[in-house]
Amino acid sequence: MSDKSTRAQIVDAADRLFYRHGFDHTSFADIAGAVKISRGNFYHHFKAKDDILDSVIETRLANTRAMLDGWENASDDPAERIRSFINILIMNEDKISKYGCPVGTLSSELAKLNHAARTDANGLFTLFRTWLARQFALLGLKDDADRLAMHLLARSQGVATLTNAFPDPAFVRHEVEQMCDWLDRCIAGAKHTGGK
Amino acid sequence: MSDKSTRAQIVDAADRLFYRHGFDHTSFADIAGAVKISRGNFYHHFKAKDDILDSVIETRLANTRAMLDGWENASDDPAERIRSFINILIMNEDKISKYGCPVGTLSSELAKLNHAARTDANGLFTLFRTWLARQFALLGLKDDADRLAMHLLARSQGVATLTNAFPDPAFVRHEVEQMCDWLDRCIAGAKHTGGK
DNA sequence: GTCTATAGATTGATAGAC
DNA sequence: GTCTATCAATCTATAGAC
Repeated sequence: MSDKSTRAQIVDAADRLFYRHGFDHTSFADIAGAVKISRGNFYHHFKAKDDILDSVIETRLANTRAMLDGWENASDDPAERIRSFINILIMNEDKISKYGCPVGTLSSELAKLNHAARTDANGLFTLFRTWLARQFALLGLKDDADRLAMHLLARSQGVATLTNAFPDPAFVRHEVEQMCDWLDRCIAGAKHTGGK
Repeated sequence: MSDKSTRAQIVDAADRLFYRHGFDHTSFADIAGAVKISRGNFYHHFKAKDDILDSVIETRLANTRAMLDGWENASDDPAERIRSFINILIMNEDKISKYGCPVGTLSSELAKLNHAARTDANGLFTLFRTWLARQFALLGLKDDADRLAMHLLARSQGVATLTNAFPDPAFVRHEVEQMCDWLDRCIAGAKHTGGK
């Protein structure tokens, strides 16, 4: 077998540690300890710490694309697809209450660090943004699609941030319900003007 | 003059640097450089880095209380007070687009660091939360006051996070308008059930 | 109250044996 | 491909002169 396994293990451990403790705060020693290799062996697979971050972001982008494709294949109804997005808050509630949203917290940290990979990390947001906008367009809300996508992304981010500060399943459940109600009203509004 | 001036300068510089680059990423050397004192002189005023963080949080708590008192004194209308809160997003748009919300980003970072001051930092959220809830109660929405406060806090946090990732004045303006509309609908709903 | 000098630990990164 | 040994830089923190 090639070195793919070790490299994948490094990226996997880094992904988890960056999420849980932040990129800057995670040291090579931390990652090496998790994978159980020596620090020296590291540089056979990656030239620098930033290269690991790049790989982690690439992995997250690929995983996110796969998740969005999965939702797209799971239902023909754009509203149902959007509800899949909204429900991440409940599916991942445990992790979010402990570590926040992996997309939002990485984006915020890299912004503060003024890190070169900041734009790449924001690509994770863009992935959700364009996917959501496409679903809204399919619902007949083409003119407002991006605006609605940004609105829903913001709502989701805000709930994640506050759940991280004040873990409370009832709060999450209520906010998710409110987002679903909002979605229904959007669709109802689209049908009224759709016949024009 | 006592040492108050230097100490205040340290807290002031730390406050700014913690906000701009994060707590963990800001070193004593960074703060010392900003205040233009030597690193050694530091420990005459603070025993450890964590003590500076505590002072920064205390300062932010005091400043936030003063701001909330100011809004309370500026208007007798709770709705107008709440709009003062919503409008921070526009007032501080420049800083938010660069560094995010000072409350949310500190809360997220300390959560990842599993830092002892995490609870104190979340007190900043609590300050807004209870203040907003009181305003909603004054509007006749006593039963849902905390829920509405959390909802508005979440909306605000989400807009801040996304503005940090995608700076766009039009997005902020539109979301602020939506929040004000939402507030008006809350008040209209309260008046309907208020006569009961 | 402020400084210089320095300790002791940890960081990211390199060199070279196996 | 993995290891040990090590470097240079940086970090928090301390000691002691002025």
